[in-house]
Amino acid sequence: MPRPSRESYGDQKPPYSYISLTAMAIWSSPEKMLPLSDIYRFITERFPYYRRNTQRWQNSLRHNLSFNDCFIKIPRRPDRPGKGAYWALHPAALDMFENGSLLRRRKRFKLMKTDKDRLENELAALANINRFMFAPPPQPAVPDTAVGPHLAQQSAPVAGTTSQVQRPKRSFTIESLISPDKPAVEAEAPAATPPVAFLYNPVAVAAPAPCYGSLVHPPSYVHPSLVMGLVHPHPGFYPQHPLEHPTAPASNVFRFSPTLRSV
DNA sequence: CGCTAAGTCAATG
DNA sequence: CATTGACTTAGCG
Repeated sequence: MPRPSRESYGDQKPPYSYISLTAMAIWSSPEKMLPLSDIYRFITERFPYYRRNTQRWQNSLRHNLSFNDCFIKIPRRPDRPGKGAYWALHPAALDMFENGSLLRRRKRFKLMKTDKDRLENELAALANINRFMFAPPPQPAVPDTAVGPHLAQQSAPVAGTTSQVQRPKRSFTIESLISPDKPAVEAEAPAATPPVAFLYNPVAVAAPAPCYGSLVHPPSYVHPSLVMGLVHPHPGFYPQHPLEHPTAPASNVFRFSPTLRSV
């Protein structure tokens, strides 16, 4: 028999749009981002209705991911091999259900072209940064056992940690990061310490100005968009489920960085 | 009822 | 898996 306290609509279609279902899945995850397969799993596990006609609704779901600006595609880190990319919620879209309906929003969430372009650039840069940080070490002279993407480990998020990473020989400028396919001038400026080296390092990411308010405790979790410098967390508020608190004003959750216009 | 968000089908990369 | 378009369906004010 169906469990009472669980979200169960039996074989009936749940009163949620694909967008809200997807948002739930993404938001329920610890990292606030999921690969497509996990989104599928989330939905099929709790809503038996979606255990059938999978071809149909999964196609529609994919259409939604691509079509709606509220979903952003985060490039998969090389040290996390797997199928597709990760999908996350655009931080400015967390209040998109403010009308209370999970069936139909009042307005579509659409980014202005200028914002879309910037996002595109940041994601491209992220992809390059990933390549940079998790690139295979250049032929270690000593057979070291512990060489590799140990950065990925969540332990010891200390800024100094990143200095141990072995960098491939290439210049490291913002320019080269933004342009994915530019073959990087070799043997150039002595590779300035890249601030981006702190990516995925919660403490380091949280620290740089401008942070709004005072960050007493560094957040234990950093959203991928945060990592891209799009937003800064408001201490104490970040992990909240927007779908469980549809009426909660989004302003309590985020402050936006100057580079991201609130839409 | 009208507007437009959401869902479907499907070609294409 | 991801993107896109053309078209239908249906929620909400």
